Amino acid sequence: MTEQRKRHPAHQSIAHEIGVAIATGRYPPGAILPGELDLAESRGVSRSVVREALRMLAAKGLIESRPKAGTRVRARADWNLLDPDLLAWMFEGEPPMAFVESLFQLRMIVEPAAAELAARSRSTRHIGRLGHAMEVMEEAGLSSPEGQAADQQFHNIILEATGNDLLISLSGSIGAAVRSTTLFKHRKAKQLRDSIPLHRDLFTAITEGNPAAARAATITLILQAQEDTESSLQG
Amino acid sequence: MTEQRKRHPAHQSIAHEIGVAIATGRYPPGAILPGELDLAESRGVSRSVVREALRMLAAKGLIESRPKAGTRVRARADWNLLDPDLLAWMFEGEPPMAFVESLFQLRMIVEPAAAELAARSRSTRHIGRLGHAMEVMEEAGLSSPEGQAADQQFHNIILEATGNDLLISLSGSIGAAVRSTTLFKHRKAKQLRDSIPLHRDLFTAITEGNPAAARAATITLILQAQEDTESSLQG
DNA sequence: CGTCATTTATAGTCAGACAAAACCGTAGGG
DNA sequence: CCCTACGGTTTTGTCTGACTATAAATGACG
Repeated sequence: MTEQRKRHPAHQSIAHEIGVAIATGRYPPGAILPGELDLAESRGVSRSVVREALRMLAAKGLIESRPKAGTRVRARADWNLLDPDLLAWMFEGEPPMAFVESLFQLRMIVEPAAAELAARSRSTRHIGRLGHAMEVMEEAGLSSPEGQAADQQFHNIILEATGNDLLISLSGSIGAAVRSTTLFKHRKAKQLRDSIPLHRDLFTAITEGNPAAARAATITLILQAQEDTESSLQG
Repeated sequence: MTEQRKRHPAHQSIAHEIGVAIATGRYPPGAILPGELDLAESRGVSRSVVREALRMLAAKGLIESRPKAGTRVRARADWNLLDPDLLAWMFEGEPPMAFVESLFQLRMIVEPAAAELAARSRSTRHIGRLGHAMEVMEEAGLSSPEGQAADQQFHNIILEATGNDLLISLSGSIGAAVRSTTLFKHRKAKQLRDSIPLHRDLFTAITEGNPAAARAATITLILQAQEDTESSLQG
């Protein structure tokens, strides 16, 4: 028994499969992918399932269908790169170095500002949850699954504390990507520097309501992650 | 002949219709929307079309379907708020004040940083295109459709000049929302202050490769837009 | 009163058919 | 010789109707 952790409906699996193929460049922009009937037959599902999967990809800006013309991969500029699913799909292959850099550049823009906001408008409830995540990280360590989950949550709570819905949504997207880069780092089996003290600095800054310190701590945190990731990519 | 601007397939129209209903709160998070058969019958289309529309909404994180349980609107935190379509849908009603504020807060975080980057890494090609957009704006004025299009393009080119794919994708999203807020401002028929001189300041800063000036000009620009929008919302 | 089997409503999947659109090669005219 | 107009043909778009799988709700039983 293979312990199928989650029973995805078929259209979801197909969307994932084709989505990864597009995101990793097997179907480059401009390419026309096989007809619906071919796709259905080759995956052993019905045409309806394939069509629903294609609609999902179209909703993310990946493809564009027209009668007789077929289904074409749209230009990368039209892709919804901030979509969490798409972001995850891109990391299923070896993501291009440039893309990883873009990601860190975005984090460097958004997260320090978010930390600043969070330090201003955090509630006691947020502080409590942050503290809890902090404890879990310190006890379980960042190499354990639960520690990593707490890490994710830690950053999500910060964005949540900003009270800005759009930033919260970004949280989901960036979180998906960070989770992927983390997997990536561990694939290459380097021992990483311990980022827990930096997390604690950030936690303290937010608790004390010190925006400048929160910004500084976040910048340090991201820089370290970036260095670790890039050294992994080269090794 | 009514010049039907674009012949949308049916599933797209249905997705738009249901999407707007959800985004504007007619189906609040947690609500269960009518069964697929009901939806199909009430809109006069087949169940396949409805299902494809629902898959599109699911791809944007709006809904979640399970057999017997029906299709439920997911929590707002799960929505893909940065999706350009969804963003546009939210502005089809009267967007909540808090949401407009979130949008400007995000712009205030992203766009100054982007302008800074653009001032560093712009190419002569970008400068040329920016200059062209600038001219169109100055000749046509910001109240004309072509002037507004040039305005959109102006900001898109800046983000493009950053060379960061994720920021470019954000450009599409923010652009969609800004276009909506612009419509919004004009609905309320106030005369807005002329932002063309500010645009020219920004253009000059980027052309000269002056990151600090580019950042400052962008901040001024956004602040003015925010004030105009908020005064419109109150009037 | 709680646990487990049964019922049953709903999404999920399938098959086959027809409609509509638009690309492409061809034929006709300038 | 080129350009235009026209069909034919391929592919997505839509419809229909049926069956399956799932899980919520219900009722029986300990």
